[in-house]
Formats: sequence, C-alpha cells, structure tokens
Amino acid sequence: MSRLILHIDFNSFFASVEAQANPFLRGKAFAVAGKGKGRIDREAGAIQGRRTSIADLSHSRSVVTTASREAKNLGVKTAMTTWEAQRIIPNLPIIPGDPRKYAEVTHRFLKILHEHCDAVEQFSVDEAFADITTVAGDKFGAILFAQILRSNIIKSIGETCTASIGIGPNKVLAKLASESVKPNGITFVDIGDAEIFVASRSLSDICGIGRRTEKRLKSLGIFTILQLRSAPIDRLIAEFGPHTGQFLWDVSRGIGDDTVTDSEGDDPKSVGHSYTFPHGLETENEIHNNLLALADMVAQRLRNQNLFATHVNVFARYEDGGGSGTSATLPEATNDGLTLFEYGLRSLLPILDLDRGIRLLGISATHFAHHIPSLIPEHSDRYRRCITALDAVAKRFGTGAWHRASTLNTIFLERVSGWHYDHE
DNA sequence: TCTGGGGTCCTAGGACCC
DNA sequence: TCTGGGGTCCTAGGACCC
Repeated sequence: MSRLILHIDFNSFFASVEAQANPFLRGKAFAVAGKGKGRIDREAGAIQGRRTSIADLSHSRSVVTTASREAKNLGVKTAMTTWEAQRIIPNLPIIPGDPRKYAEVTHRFLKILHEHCDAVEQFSVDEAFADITTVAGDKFGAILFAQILRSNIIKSIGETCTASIGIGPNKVLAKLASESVKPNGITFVDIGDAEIFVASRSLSDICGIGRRTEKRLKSLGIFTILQLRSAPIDRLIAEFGPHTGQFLWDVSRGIGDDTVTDSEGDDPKSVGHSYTFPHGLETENEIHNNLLALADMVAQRLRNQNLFATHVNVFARYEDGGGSGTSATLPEATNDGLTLFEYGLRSLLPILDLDRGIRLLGISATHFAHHIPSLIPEHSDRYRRCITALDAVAKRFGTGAWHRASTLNTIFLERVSGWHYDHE
C-alpha cells in the first residue's frame, strides 16, 4: 500500500515572520538580508548576532535572503545583491535577518506537526515532511488534514505566515506538489496519477536535479521528464553513477523515497561558519585573526549543544572564484575554539595561495562524539572556567558578544559586530 | 551566472589492517 | 615476502538543497 506523505513549505518565510512581528511591514515591499538561510540550530538562535549593523547589510557582497511578496512582484529575487535590489526598488527597506525569531516559528510549526503525525522530518527552516498515512487514511482524510493543519498554523503563528502543502505517495512528489500551487495551496497527487503529474513538470523542478545534472541530461539529448523516462537504466547509471542514475530513472516514473525519518532530537552532522570579506585578504595575519574568530563562533555553538568534534574542515575562496579546502582529523574530540583554529590553520596554510586574494574563509566541525574527552591536559581549570563564563555571556547577548583581543583588528569582526577599531 | 551562508549526501583513491 | 579479498579510515572533491 502506498503511503501518504505531506510536504509543507512556507511562502517568503523570513519576510512573513518579520511582517508578523512588525505590522508596519505588512503589505509592503521589503527584503530580509544579512544572516544566512540555513538549517537552523536546534537551540534557537545560537548564531544570533544582535549587533548586526546596517553597514554590514549594505556592503557590496551581501545578498537578499528573502523578499516579501510585494517585493517579489516588482522583480526582487532571492540571492540578488542588496545593491541590485535597491536599484530595482529605490529605498527598499532591508531588514536584518534574525535567526532567533525564525527558529522560534520553526519550532512552533514542527510542534504542531509532531502532535498529529507519526514521523516528522525537518527539511530546512521553513520546510518539513510528515507521514500522515495512518492519521489521514485516504485522499479525503489527507486533504482535510492539510486544511486543519493550515488553520492551526495560522492560529499559532499568525495570519501573515502562509504555507503551501503538497501530499503524495513519496517525498519527491509531495514536494513537487507543494510547489505546483505556490502561494497558499493544497495539492494532492494520487499514486495512480504520479507518472502523468511528474511528466507535466520540467527537469529542474525536481528536487535533486540541479543545474549541473540538468545540463548533463541536456547534453545527452534529454530535455523533458518523458525523454528521461525512455532512457535505459544502464545508460543513466553509466553516466551518473549508481545512486543518481537510479534516482533519475525512478523519479521520471514518479517513484521515490517514502520514508520519513523523524529528525527530532537528531544531532547536526556539521557546524560551521564562513564569511565573505568586502576586500580580499592578503596577509597571513589577517587569515589568522579571522579564522580564529570564526573557530570561536563554531566552538561556542558546539559547547551550546554539548557536541565534541573529531574533524575540522577549512576552506577559502579566492578573488578569482577558485578555492582551496582541506580537512584534518583531531587527536581528540574537542569543542575548544583554539584547538579547532590551530588544526584548521595548520592544514590550510600549506595549500593557500595568498597572491590570489582571499575573498571567503570558512571553518566547520564534523564527526561528532557525544562523550566528553577523558582529559584535556592542555587546558587549565582557569581556562575552562573562563570559557564557561564567556559561553554564558554569549548565550545571553548572542554570538559576537565577546571576542579574543588578538582578533579585534579584523575586517570580519567590524562587519559582524558593528564595532570599529582604530587600527593604530 | 555565482551574488552568500548554512547545511546534506555521495564517490573515489590510497593507506592500513586482518 | 607475497598471494587475495574485505573492511574501514582519511582526504579531496562534486552536487544538491534552502
């Protein structure tokens, strides 16, 4: 028997939440920018930077995270630079993103889903899958369920936060369905109509077919779902590998993964931060300071979630668009910023080409172990007490409330915190 | 067409172990 | 010492998502 999988997707999520919080924004064109739209932290708002300055948001490389519906109608798009957006709509209000606020709303809608569904899988800040097979029973039960869900969300979150809901026999179809009636619709795809429904969409509509895969398919003479359906499985596997090849063959027939893995209580797989500088970095000293500041932010979040990492990844992007990256295994699981920084820097420096100008630096911690390392010989009690106190400060005032003195004279900190230092 | 910042998963070769 | 096969870890890179 086929399952009933529901996908819910909020429309202009960050903008809707901002409009809910501030009635003056309702019905107006505006954009949210500044903080990334990533998978959120389980403990709400850990990356919150309360001091985000307007200067930060209008620097030439910052982009629009979400545009309000009114702004979208006038041509503002996600991922457009704020500079471009304001060229389209002069004086377009740019609201600094507030992860803490969004995480709170995410928490609320996931809670509603959890109350009624067997399994709920969070897909991003504003999207989730839910298995409603037993709770809904059949097509009519499913549509009724979606309608009740929507009214519960409006009651709990507010009327500006509208969502599209898609229901289908698997996750790919449910997602495709929720996208087919974008603002505020409910779409049901029966398993019997799956092949016809998929064929009515284009290749790039499929979650899992990105720019590259679409281009490669086109180079093989495959431009539509129907053409994809007639491609032999051997050929797809030879071209894209066993995993993607099988996925493509399946998806063209409306076949897909129907297992909703409950993500409640899951640990993240990685925790990282990166930053794009307004000007390329050219000295080892600048690399040092910025990487340490980023490592401290990562470590703080690890401690917040009681995670200990055994691997660290570091990466850089150059002014010319190229990049370098590497990873290192740590001798022992840690959540200390200095340790992440030291191992990260040690593996990054040899492969870094300073002459090309560093436009972005990033560091992330992975491979988590939950147990507390047996001993941390290199750190004194005093150091640990100090870190504990600083974590308390960060928890209260947000990441960015404190920084090491050695990292103070960096471009990155000025941007993140809004502080300005006299470089003398 | 990468503008950014946060993630996930897969592949593949080499080292190393049994 | 080499024969073989299987497994895992490590690193690097690619593709995708919002």
